[in-house]
Amino acid sequence: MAESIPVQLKKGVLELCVLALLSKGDGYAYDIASQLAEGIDMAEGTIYPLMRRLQDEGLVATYLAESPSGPPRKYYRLTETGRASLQSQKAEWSAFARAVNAILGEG
Amino acid sequence: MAESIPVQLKKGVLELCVLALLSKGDGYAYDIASQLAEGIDMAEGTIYPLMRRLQDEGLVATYLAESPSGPPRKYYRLTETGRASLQSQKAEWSAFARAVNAILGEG
DNA sequence: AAAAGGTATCTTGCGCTGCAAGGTATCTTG
DNA sequence: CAAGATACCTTGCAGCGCAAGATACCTTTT
Repeated sequence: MAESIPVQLKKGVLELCVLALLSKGDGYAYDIASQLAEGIDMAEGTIYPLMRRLQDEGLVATYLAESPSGPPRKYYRLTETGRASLQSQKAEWSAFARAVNAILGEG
Repeated sequence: MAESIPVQLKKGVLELCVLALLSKGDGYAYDIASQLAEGIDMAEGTIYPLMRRLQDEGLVATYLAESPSGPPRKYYRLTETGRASLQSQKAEWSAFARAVNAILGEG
């Protein structure tokens, strides 16, 4: 039982958010980190290992592009796999949030 | 910026749920773990260090009581500090969930 | 032209915590 | 008495977010 909500959920929230942002358009790590730092508390140092992981898992692909001001940026683009993963992780998040709210609500 | 949502949030979901359950009445570890295993995916081995931590932080107090069937149980009761912490953690959870949903929703 | 500061990448070492697995003890049931 | 549920706890491992720092590019200030 349980089983429906995988352990990865807790560690997967950031991953989910990154995928969600990328679904709106390609982006580079520094910018993604900045956006997430506003809503959620995220340090910059966290993003690079994360993006590496996403790439290793085949959820994103990368390409380089020049920056109007600063060093070249490494852009990330969602792959088909990434898009699918986003959908399922979204569902997992909803289920998790519902479960937590249920526990809190019964109080 | 950010700052409102502490890092502890991610690790604090389980803690929050435990506190919420205890706010409904005293409980013992094994039972709490069972309840949480249903809604959230939680292993039994996780609960004991967690309860120890809560106790060290002064959020819960303990007392022993016999069981109608089985070994004696160590019951946990919310302290005043624990109740206060529950409230603030609840608020943090709400803010966090809202932030995540905002990111997902914009997609 | 040198210094300063923002942009952008990445690495290293650390600490926390959830997990799997196993261990012990109690009590009930067959 | 053996089997199994209940209930406690410990140990070792692995993942991941974080702080801090290194590197490098480019613009702006002095």
